[in-house]
Amino acid sequence: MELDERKKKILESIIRDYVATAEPVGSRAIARKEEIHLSAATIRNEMSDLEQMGYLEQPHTSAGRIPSQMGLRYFVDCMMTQETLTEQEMTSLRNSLLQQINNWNDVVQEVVQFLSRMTNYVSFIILPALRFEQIRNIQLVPLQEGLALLVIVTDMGVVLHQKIPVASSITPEELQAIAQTFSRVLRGRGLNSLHRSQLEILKEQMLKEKRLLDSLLETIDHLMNNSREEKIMINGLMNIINEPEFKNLEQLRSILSLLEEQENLKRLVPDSMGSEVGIRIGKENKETDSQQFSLVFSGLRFSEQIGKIGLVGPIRMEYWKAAGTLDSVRAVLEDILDEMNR
Amino acid sequence: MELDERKKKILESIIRDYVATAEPVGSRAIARKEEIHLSAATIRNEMSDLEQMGYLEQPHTSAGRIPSQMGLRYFVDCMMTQETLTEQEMTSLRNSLLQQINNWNDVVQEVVQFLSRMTNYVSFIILPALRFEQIRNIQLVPLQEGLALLVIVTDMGVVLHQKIPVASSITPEELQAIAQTFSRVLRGRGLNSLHRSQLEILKEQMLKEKRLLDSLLETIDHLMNNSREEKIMINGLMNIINEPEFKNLEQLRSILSLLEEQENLKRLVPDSMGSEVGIRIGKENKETDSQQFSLVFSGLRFSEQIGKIGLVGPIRMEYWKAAGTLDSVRAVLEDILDEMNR
DNA sequence: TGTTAGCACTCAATAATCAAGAGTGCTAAC
DNA sequence: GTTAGCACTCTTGATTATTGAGTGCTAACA
Repeated sequence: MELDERKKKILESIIRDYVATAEPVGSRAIARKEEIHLSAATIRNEMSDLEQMGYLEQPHTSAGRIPSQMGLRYFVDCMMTQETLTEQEMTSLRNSLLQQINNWNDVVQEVVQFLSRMTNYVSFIILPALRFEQIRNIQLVPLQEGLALLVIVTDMGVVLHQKIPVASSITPEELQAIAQTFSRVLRGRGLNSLHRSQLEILKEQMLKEKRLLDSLLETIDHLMNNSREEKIMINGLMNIINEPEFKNLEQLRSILSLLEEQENLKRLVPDSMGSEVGIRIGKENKETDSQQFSLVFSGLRFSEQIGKIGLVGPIRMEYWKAAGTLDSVRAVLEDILDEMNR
Repeated sequence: MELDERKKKILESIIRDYVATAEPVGSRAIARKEEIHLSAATIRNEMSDLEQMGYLEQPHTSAGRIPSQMGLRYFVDCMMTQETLTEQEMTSLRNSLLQQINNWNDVVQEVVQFLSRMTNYVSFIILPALRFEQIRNIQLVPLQEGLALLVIVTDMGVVLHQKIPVASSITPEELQAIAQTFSRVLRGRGLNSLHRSQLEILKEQMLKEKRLLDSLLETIDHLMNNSREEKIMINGLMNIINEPEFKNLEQLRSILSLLEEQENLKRLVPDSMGSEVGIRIGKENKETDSQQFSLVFSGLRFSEQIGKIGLVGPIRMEYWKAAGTLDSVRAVLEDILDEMNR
């Protein structure tokens, strides 16, 4: 269903006005705008048409019109151009991220902060479980009488560690020897591919410390399997308090507790998407709880991994700004993460 | 200023009633209670006295009374007994913490969750920067062409790591040798205590890799100095939405944004306290922003370190429960943390 | 045929008024 | 010292006007 130019212009005006004020917008408000030189009466006719077609709706008879979700969808699909960040803003962000390029956590933290600060919406990022199938190095560092630290470095450069008890009779040199044997046997593979013959080698090396073998194998296995959690960060939750649509405490609580729980967020965002920005407007979200807000999201690809990054805001959202900002930030972040994983 | 038994009883009744309902409580409501067998009129007289003395106040002429902050303070100081957790609850918590004793983060996370779930207030924990003055072991693990991972284990068993670039000509064996030399020279000390003569040893070892020396020293220094951040966790922020005193959006926003910022929290909690639970009621907090709520807190001592743990709630707080629960949880957590740090 | 001014009508939001109810303080009796 | 009784106060909630923004329709105009 195509709209003629004039209707488009009016629809856009209404949307921009409504997004800015959160109030139904009347014909006179539109007539006052410079870019439109029509009388209020004419606009009323057009608005009536647009309502008929489903792009606008009226909260009640004597109020102005607000864009329907279908109207917003039309706008987003057919009329909107994203407002990306300026070159300047992007390099500024990039520089500020480069400052803490050695700390993965800080980079991501800063990105979500940046996103929610720029847009005043709730920002989130979901990073995939880091993949590390293979062991690169194993160390056993004596800490004190009867206690050592097991340190594993994986092929992705991830460091796992855990304290484990050892017999107090064991010497640092023995520990080192054991770790070296483990390293040698396990390098380039995971525990699963450990063969009986290799186990024999380990056993032999550890004649004196039978119990330590079990404990080590168990700990290594545990670390390799349980450390690959997804990482989720949310920022700017408080931003939604300012949105007038959530002045209703009941709603506010429902949405805050929805977003507070990271599991919910994971369910909210569709997966399997490319780098284009996706938009879910209100009812387009699957679960009823999430149908009171909109979601702007994008895939995040870096060194063969896929994460998600996005924004949550009211249905009356500045989609052009949200989508543009998100896309710019995604690009910068992907670069940086690639850089970090070399 | 001592109160006679009857006044105390009435004051307590009013406080408990007010804390439960958030409504001013009238003389008849008190008269109805079983434990008090006095007529409403008598109670009115007593209440009038208590108001005169400053323990109660009246929102307006024909409303009931509410306890003043001075009244709450008196109650907390002179009348209240803490409601600690039951033995059962404590062992249940302890067991659940022991399950994840290998992950420091998870333990703390679970504790704040437990606290806010039990009390319905906002819980927080501030852990001190981990002290690690001394290096115990240094590793250089080759990751790929031109890139290695530097891993440092400190005396507290903390593991620091960072990727660093190396010449692609360098062999794994050389890397290991370099790391061993570093380990040997630096073991048991920090970078600060590195002497010129020791630097010479390192230089010699690294004839082939002059640039690596600088890069390594710099990275080690950086890691040792910048990794000792305080750790703050907050949980149950959403709990305060339910408190009727914060139904006013303006206040809600002010308090949420105060607590959202971890720096603010750090400033809020007084330091240098022992293990007894401290209580700050409303205006007793220093900064005006924080005078609209109460704070229940305690020091957290484990293996020679000092952290803080506490709860934030409305002035109309169940201090007896908050203080008791906090104290029990603190005790359990201290045990566990001691255990973890052996 | 498309545009616009004019006007009656609608309906939410705000203000104003009123009644009900909870609570107090005071007085007089027990 | 305690209590019943009563007049008085003040919030709360409901009800009713009032206001004003906005529409839809009609008729006139270009």
